Amino acid sequence: MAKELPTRAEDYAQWYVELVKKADLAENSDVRGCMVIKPYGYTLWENMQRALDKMFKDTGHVNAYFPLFVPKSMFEAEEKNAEGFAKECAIVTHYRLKNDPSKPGKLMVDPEAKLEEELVVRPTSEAIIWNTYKKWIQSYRDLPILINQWANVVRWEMRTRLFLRTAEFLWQEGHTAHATRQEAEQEARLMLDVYAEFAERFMAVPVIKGRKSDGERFPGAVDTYCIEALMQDGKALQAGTSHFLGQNFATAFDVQFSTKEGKLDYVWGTSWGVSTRLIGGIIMAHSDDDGLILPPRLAPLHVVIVPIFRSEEELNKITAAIEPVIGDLRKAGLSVKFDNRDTQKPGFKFAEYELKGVPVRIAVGPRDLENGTLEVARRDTKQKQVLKMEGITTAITALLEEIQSNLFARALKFREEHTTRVDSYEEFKRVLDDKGGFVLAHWDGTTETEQRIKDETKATIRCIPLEGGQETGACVYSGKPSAGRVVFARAY
RNA sequence: CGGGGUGUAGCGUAGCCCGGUAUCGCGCCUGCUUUGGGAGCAGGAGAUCGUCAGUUCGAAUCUGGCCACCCCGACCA
Repeated sequence: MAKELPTRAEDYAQWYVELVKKADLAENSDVRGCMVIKPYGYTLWENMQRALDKMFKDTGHVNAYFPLFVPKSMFEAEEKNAEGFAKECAIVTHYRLKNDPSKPGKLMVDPEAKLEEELVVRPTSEAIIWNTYKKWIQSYRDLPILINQWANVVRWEMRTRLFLRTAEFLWQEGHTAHATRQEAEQEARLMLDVYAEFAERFMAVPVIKGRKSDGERFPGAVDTYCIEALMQDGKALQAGTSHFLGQNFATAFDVQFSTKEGKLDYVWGTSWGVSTRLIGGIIMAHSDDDGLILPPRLAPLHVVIVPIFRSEEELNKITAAIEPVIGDLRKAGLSVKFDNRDTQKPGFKFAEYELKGVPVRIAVGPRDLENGTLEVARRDTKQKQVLKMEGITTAITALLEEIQSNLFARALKFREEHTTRVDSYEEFKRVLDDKGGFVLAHWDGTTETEQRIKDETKATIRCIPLEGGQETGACVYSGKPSAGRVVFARAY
């Protein structure tokens, strides 16, 4: 076990928060509910951004940027959406400070600088974007609009946790406008597929694709799709959402266009997003009691090289021998660090990089120089092997791929072992308490039943799965007919 | 926003009940010995005890106000 890191079994929540801090990903700032994302954590986010951004571009989207502030009247135009977010909005009411006459050296809000109309700090950007699209769209020839933005948003949360829920967070939000219902629905589903692919191929986290129940749907959407991931403590994490907005925002913002047939119609919309929350998901899906385990395809650092030396002379010899190796690894596109500090001992460094989840560690000492070998350790299984220095780049590249697929396989196995079909309410409650994870159960489709189950068990319907849910049965709670099993879980 | 708790060195803490300027560990600095799994020894620096006021010869300690943060609940990606 890592020094001063609680084990997952002892206290999962504490383990998580300590790990985030000790692995240098992020820390709490002095601003309540807000975090500082440190360079190591931010590099991870940048890697995620890069992969996602490419996937967005490959599916025809372009990036743009819309303002942080949304005038209140604009914000409230789509009522359901505004209502849904009202309780967690930060508002700008003034635009100037002045010296406080009663407290020298202190500032106060200048009461004379009150804004005529308050500005809402965006909790999401549908309002400002649809208000803008109105100006851009007249004809079917202007459609579709396929825009994404990378931005920060603010949701004034009561309780926050690093990455998982913070008052300000970073995300991307796609906002598209289409001429037909079918095209918009396809877009929402396409982006859900993109998210699922990203989660599985890059994060190495298996996800269930599904639709949200009425109770869990995004306010203002006709349909909300999501990907749900399972964490090691048996709780679910919503890892991405994609909304089919119907014509709700077009109606609210009066965005009409002339069809080919010369008629006027409202535009069909979608929006979709993933946030820095995914970092929390990566941590909780893979890491162990020794620290982070990061998937190679997103890790800020792929390989760390630790020299074992007694003297400066010895270090010089090692450096000379290892430099070509570093060059080759970098040429192969890998991020490599040679940790030649003489202020820390090798053992300390080993522990440190395990804590930080670097996928592959190479140790090289005098013994290796004699034999032309390197000691290669993989973080996911902690196995060590001695390899020939020659051809090491090929071996490392293959090893990284193997770690990537092993992480996914491991997480998938965990999910399968923690997905349980239940047919009675007693069993439902017992599985939730004893085992956790996803519970597949029949549900009568009503919000009342969903709410009662939530009140009694704290479990919510994570999604109505898109695949493999067709099977008639009786609702575990009410006994009424059900068209298919849905996914229940306690969730973050 | 309800209920509970805590503020003492960069971090974690002792001292508070019973007033006399502060304990220990980690980290940091210097030196020597060490280095294939979190080194050892010796020396050293670092705190107006959250904040404002009150009581007192004297306040980390007692009293009151304020501020901040944490935990539990309701709300949430």
